[in-house]
Amino acid sequence: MRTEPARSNRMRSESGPRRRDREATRARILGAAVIEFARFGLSEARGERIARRARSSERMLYYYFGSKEELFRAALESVYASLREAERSLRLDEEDSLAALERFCRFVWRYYVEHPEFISLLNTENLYKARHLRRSAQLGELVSPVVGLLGGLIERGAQAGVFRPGVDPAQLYLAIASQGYFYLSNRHTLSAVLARDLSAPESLEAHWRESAEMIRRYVAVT
Amino acid sequence: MRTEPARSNRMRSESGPRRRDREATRARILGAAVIEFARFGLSEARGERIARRARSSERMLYYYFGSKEELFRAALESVYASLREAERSLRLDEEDSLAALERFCRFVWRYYVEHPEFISLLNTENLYKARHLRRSAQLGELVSPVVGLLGGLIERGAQAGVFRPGVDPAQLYLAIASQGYFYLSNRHTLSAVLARDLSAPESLEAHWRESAEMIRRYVAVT
Amino acid sequence: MRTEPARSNRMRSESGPRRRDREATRARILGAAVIEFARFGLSEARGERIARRARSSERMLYYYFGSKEELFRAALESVYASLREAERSLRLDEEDSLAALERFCRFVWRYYVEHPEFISLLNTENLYKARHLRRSAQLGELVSPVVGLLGGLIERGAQAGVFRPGVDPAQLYLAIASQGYFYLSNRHTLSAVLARDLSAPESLEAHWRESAEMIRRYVAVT
Amino acid sequence: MRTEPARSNRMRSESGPRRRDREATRARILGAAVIEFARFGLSEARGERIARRARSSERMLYYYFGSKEELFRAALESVYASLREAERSLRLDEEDSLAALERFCRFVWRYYVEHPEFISLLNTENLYKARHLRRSAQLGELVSPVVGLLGGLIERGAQAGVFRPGVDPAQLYLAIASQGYFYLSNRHTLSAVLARDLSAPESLEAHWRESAEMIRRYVAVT
DNA sequence: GATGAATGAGGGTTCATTCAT
DNA sequence: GATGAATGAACCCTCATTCAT
Repeated sequence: MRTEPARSNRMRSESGPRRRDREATRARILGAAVIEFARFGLSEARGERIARRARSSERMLYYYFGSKEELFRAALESVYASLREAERSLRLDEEDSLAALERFCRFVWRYYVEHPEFISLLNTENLYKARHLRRSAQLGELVSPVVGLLGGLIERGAQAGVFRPGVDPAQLYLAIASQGYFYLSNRHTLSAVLARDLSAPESLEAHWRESAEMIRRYVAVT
Repeated sequence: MRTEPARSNRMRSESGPRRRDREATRARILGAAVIEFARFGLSEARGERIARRARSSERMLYYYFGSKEELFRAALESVYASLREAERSLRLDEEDSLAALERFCRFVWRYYVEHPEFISLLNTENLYKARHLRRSAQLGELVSPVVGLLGGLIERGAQAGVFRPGVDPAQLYLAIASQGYFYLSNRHTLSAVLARDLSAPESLEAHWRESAEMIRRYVAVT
Repeated sequence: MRTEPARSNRMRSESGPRRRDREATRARILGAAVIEFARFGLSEARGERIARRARSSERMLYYYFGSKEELFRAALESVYASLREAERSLRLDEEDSLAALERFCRFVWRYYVEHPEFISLLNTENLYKARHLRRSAQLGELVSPVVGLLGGLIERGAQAGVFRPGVDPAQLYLAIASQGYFYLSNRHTLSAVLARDLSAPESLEAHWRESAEMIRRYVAVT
Repeated sequence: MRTEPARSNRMRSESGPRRRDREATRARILGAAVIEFARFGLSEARGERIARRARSSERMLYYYFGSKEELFRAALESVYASLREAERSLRLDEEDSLAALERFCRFVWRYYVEHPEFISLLNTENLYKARHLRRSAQLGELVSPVVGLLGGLIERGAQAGVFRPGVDPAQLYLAIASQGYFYLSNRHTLSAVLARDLSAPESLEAHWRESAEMIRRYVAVT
């Protein structure tokens, strides 16, 4: 086991948020921006609230990000990066392809449940027809690698005779994402219209079960 | 019982056209509001643009609707009402249940395609956690009757031995809606991230085909 | 002699600045803007000070003029219009051409003395290379009619044998304007550099006398 | 006589280049400031642009000059110093006094043409009623020596019988400066209002010719 | 019933300037 | 001596909304 080289105090003192620490300040602002934009959308988000939550000043938002829209873009990139980070730990190479597929679904849906800010930011960005995303320099790094992962799984499942051949991994991914995203994103209006609380754990679990079943039937043989 | 005071001829003869003018102005404002809110969301929508598009004045917005939020609520109710109106013409009583199911899917999806304002307004309202919808007096009238329609279809299909038993119509409805709504609502970010144009007709048609197939497999026997 | 038709009280009550009086409010703002821009230039002028001086609100500046630059343009047009208004009363048709010429000089110079805001606004506008003036819709109406007046005078003087022939009225006008404008516009730095107070009445009068003499010699025969 | 304390070799060898670097940086900043203030006036001038043009940092502006206003004062002193420097090479001791006078005019006017920053900075300073100039420690050194030069010329010309007696050199200087300064400073508004381009070379030359003629007639006998 | 004038509040942004290293 | 991070104070402008006629 490797011993970590002792870091200098200067770089990593745990004495709370230091002044004059570029990266730390920037990160606090970005984190606060994600929360604010997720809660209020782009135009109703308030610079002052972001600054306060970041224990910084409104002036600093502009110092680090230049404008509200640029900050929004950074927040958007940040939630995509977090998703990619989470996806990196995902492995689908177990024997049982059907089990692996369900695990994949659950992974995606759990991520959505645990990261409502992801859904909210994406909805906001879609209202703007992805204007900010298209300006992003990191666009290339945003492409999901899990579609490839899913492709491998489909192939293995097909060879094992558990999955039918010819399933498009991108389509499958969209189907899985749809089932999680739509439900969570629209549960407020749906709850009002259907007159039942879609946020209740039992409603959620029922939805995941049925969704998993649908996905299974979509790829399983016969 | 109160007797209505007799109206003078003068008033009576004028009330018709006047009322019609009133209603026409109100309707123009409402239509303009739907477009504006769909395009820009609630807080970025501009009263001035709504007034101009409605060939009316900003003052009239307040005259007829009281406030911006009330106008938004009216717009929201209006798009729900339009959906209900469209659904009213839907019949699923043909012999072939599988064909009827696909027709239903296509109906829902086509409606989404042809009414992007519906999706946009719902997204906006979900950002506000359905705050305006919950305040709506018409909530009851908003509940979709098509879930019932779908229930009937499922039953008939099950009796005919084409559908498996135990399918929940609400779940099925959600699944169908998901497949249409998510794709259309998120196509801008998805197009950017997947680096391909999801708005292209061939992409759309492929998506509808696969979605219909998935829905079919979800309910069909074995 | 014509009797003025009695104006309705409504149009011309002398009861101080009325509320809801479009033209009056607009005029007060414009007047305040002229003063402020003359004192501080464009960018150092403060909307709040203009509003206060106009006994109105900052909001109204934008209601009537749209932006600070537009307000500046209006102020600029206004000082030009005032000059033209003053020039309208000018007559140069007396017998003695030399006396008429001197009267003309004195008129121009007195106007500059009595309207420092004219000089200041023009200096500011020249800093911006006449950007606002070129955008003015009234540019045509701004052309000075006095050059024509001066042309007539020169011709009459030449025919009377008092003026030499071939004097260009535009050049003459520039020369006269220069002698007044430069002295007044630059008296602050000149006073500091020459270590004497050019604003003192005797300095001024000496300057006007010498300037008039120079202009006279410029056009007089031999 | 005081003996200089012997400097250590180390200090002596470094102080030269160092001091030169210091002076060079200071000079670059000052030069950049002159350009910026001339272009934009005092309040619209941007520290960041000055720093960039000087290939230095905004921080250094404050390091060397203390504040924006101090920097402006330094810039002002600098343009005056440049004028004095140019004037130092001027000689008016030729035989022909009329020719010398015209040469003087041309010198002044050429200087204005070639140094628009001089005119612009002076206009700006006059907007502030010479506030910065009055605070200048170098005020004494700013007084133009050319008025004296002109005085000598007038005297010689008068003795030679070419100039009339009693011409005040300061008045003459003002007249000459006026004719150059006003035209150049106000050519933008004048061009707009007169609808002809006063910056065109032929317009300029015509103006110089007539101005020289006017000055000549002002001092020449009969 | 309809209109134009008026308004208070606050939002994003920028600027000159100063810590802290 | 020089640098990058930080800051407080405003400034222009806009928005939803309400008087007053």
